[in-house]
Amino acid sequence: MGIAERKQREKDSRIKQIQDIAADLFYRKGYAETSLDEIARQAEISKATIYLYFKSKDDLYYHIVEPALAELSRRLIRIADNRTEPADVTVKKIIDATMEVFFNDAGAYHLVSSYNAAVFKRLLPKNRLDNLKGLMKSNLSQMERAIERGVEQGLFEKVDAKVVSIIVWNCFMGIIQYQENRMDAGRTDYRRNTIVRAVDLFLKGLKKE
Amino acid sequence: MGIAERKQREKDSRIKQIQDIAADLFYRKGYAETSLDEIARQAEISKATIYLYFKSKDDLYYHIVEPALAELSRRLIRIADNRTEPADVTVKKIIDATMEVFFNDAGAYHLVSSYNAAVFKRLLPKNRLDNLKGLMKSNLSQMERAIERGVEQGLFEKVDAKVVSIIVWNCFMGIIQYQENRMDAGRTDYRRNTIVRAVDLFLKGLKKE
Amino acid sequence: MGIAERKQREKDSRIKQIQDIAADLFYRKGYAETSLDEIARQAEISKATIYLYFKSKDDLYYHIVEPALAELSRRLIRIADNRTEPADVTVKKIIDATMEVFFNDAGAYHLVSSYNAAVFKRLLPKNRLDNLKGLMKSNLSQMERAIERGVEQGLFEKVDAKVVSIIVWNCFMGIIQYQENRMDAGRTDYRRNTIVRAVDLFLKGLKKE
Amino acid sequence: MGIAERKQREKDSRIKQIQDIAADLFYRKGYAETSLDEIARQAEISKATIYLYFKSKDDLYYHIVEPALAELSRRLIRIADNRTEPADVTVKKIIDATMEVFFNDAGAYHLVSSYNAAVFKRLLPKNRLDNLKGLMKSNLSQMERAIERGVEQGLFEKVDAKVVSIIVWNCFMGIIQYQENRMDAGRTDYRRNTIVRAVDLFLKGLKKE
DNA sequence: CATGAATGAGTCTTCATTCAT
DNA sequence: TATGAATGAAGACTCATTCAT
Repeated sequence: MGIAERKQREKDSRIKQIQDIAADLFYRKGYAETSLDEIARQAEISKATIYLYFKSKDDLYYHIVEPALAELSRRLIRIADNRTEPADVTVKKIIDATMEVFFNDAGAYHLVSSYNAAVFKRLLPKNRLDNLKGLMKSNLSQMERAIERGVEQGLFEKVDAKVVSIIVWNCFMGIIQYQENRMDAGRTDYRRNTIVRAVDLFLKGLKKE
Repeated sequence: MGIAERKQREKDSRIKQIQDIAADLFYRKGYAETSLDEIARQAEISKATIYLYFKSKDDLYYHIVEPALAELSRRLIRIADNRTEPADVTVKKIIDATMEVFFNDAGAYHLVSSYNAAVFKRLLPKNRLDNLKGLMKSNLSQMERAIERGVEQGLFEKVDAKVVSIIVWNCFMGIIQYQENRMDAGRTDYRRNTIVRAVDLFLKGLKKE
Repeated sequence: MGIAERKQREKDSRIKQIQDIAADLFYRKGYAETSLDEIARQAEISKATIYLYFKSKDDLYYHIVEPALAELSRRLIRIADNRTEPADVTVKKIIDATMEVFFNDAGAYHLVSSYNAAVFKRLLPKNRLDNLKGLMKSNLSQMERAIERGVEQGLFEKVDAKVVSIIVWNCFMGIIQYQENRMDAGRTDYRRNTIVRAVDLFLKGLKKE
Repeated sequence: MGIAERKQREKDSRIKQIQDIAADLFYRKGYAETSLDEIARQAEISKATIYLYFKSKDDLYYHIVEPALAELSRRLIRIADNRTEPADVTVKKIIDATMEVFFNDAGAYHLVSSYNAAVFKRLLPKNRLDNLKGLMKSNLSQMERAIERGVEQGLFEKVDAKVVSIIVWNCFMGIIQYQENRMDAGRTDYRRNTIVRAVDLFLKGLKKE
């Protein structure tokens, strides 16, 4: 038992290690410009070893993106399910949870923000694509639900919850991207503060006087 | 002379045509996944012909991104230079001008939004990279100046103009990206309306009561 | 005109050269064990050059097998169409024509004899496979027609023309194979004589007393 | 002792099982296109286990081909050794015995018919190659001896026994191949009848009037 | 100017083989 | 004895780039 378990743990961590390195490279250089050679070199394994764990380059890619997105999706649903909380608190919680995922599982999750649909479409089979689509849609929906509730609660002005949720969500994404895309590496990381400030501005704009 | 002129005009339009097609492909498929073969095929010229006008693939790339960014930069400077106008009007004008460039020179300009710094860094020599960096910074600065003026004019609350300009600018970018990255092609284009709505929200949040 | 023509001729001969070398290797080593590297090396061109003329390894393969088989098919039909000639003469002519194709376009045609259907099936798309099937069937049919005629003419005993044509045709194939598969290279080539002798034996066996 | 024996028997059957599966695959897909992975998967053992019993892929291959060929060789010698029997009966017996091996040990024996010398040469070391060569030669020789005897017995016309034995033997092989290579799977198996019919034709052609 | 042809370098992927357990 | 894991070597295929015409 003990041995089998240890083996399994070693195998898992090996997989995790490959995924982490790959996630980082995919994120920094893009899918096409990341070669399995480089992933293998950084992981100090042979290229063939990657194929022990993943059927292909895009299989590897999918198994990086999907779990991160799924985890976030679960969290946001749980947060938005609380229907008694004031909506502005819920909005903040959604943003906080998303930030946490971003900042902890950076390599993995950033893919979600930096990858564009056309790439996914060429890469993934329909069922996998549909799965990702569903997860992304779900995340946005939780924000929408929170804003709708704010309107119902009389906290927010009468706004189109769908449009506003797109705005808030993508403002968040835009700021993340901005920091990532700064040409000067090593600069201070403004993300957290900037995002918090952005949410405050938004909520102020949304609130009824 | 007349002949030389015509030739020059033909040459210019040939170059423009290559750039337009390339811009569109780079934008839709990404730099690495766009081949010169495909550009040549769509432009109905031979691949070698591209090399008559551009030294390399990334030279072509640069000559698509740079002019678009430079043009935008010039416009925004002109807009922000008007120091008497109410700041909220200026902010709107900046956003409008940027939208206009986006929506007219889509292929070209979207590169700016969809490309990440690491890619640029690998692709471009230092001087070109610095040039792009400067242009991007300049664009953000015009927003910053407008917001600063709003504070000075007593229109806006006392805010960190730098942070707020990052927020506004990237909210804009985020929404553009979102529309581009939607997995379901052929959907309604929410961009313009959503962005206008976002700016209103922001300005409402910024304004002194 | 002259230049274009010369170019075309050069191109054709380049293609022919690649096909000849490939045919020889495919034949001697088998499809899977022949690498494009080796073909390129022997043709003194780069591997990529092969892809200028053929879409893939199996496209190259098909364009070697198909024309040889098609040419033979045309010839045999012409021979078997002569309905007045004594059948034994026609049978001999069919064998002679087939030998001629074998011995002149050895590399190419032997593929037909040495390749087994399972390989073709994995390699070729349905329409190409069907085309080859049709050609092979046609060749056998011409032999069948000749033997049927022999029976009608009262030259041959009453035999099942289908079975006998399979016998004659494959006896021929078997002898070709035998010579090719001899383990000791450089031996005398018995093929032609042996085949002629075989046909005589057969016809003697077939003839009415 | 009992245990050791059982172990030995288990080992033998394990080996036999690997060989049977491998023989089938080699035969159906060709040597190069059959992977040890697939053999292992079908045998429900690990790939490494194959290496416990066989030094390499071609060692496995050899140990499939050689025993089948050796067994056939022994049988044919025994048949041809009967010097009193009418030669036409002996020829039929040789063909019958060969058919029996083919149809019972199909996977294994077909290799002999479907594999070409060049492949063997690349695969096998000289001594093994020589062994196979010897066995094949021996098989052909038995046919030759039978035909010689037929001439001596005054049963057959004066023919070159060597040439005629090549003809008969390869007619047989050709018919086997033909059936195997038929592009339309699932068709009726004509082999046995066709071969019997072929031998009759031959013998009729050979016999003195 | 324009291009068809050629290619070197690189990419993903497969597979026979080895080895520690 | 049996195997899961690892890998070096090789193979098909692509593509930016060069060059003779």
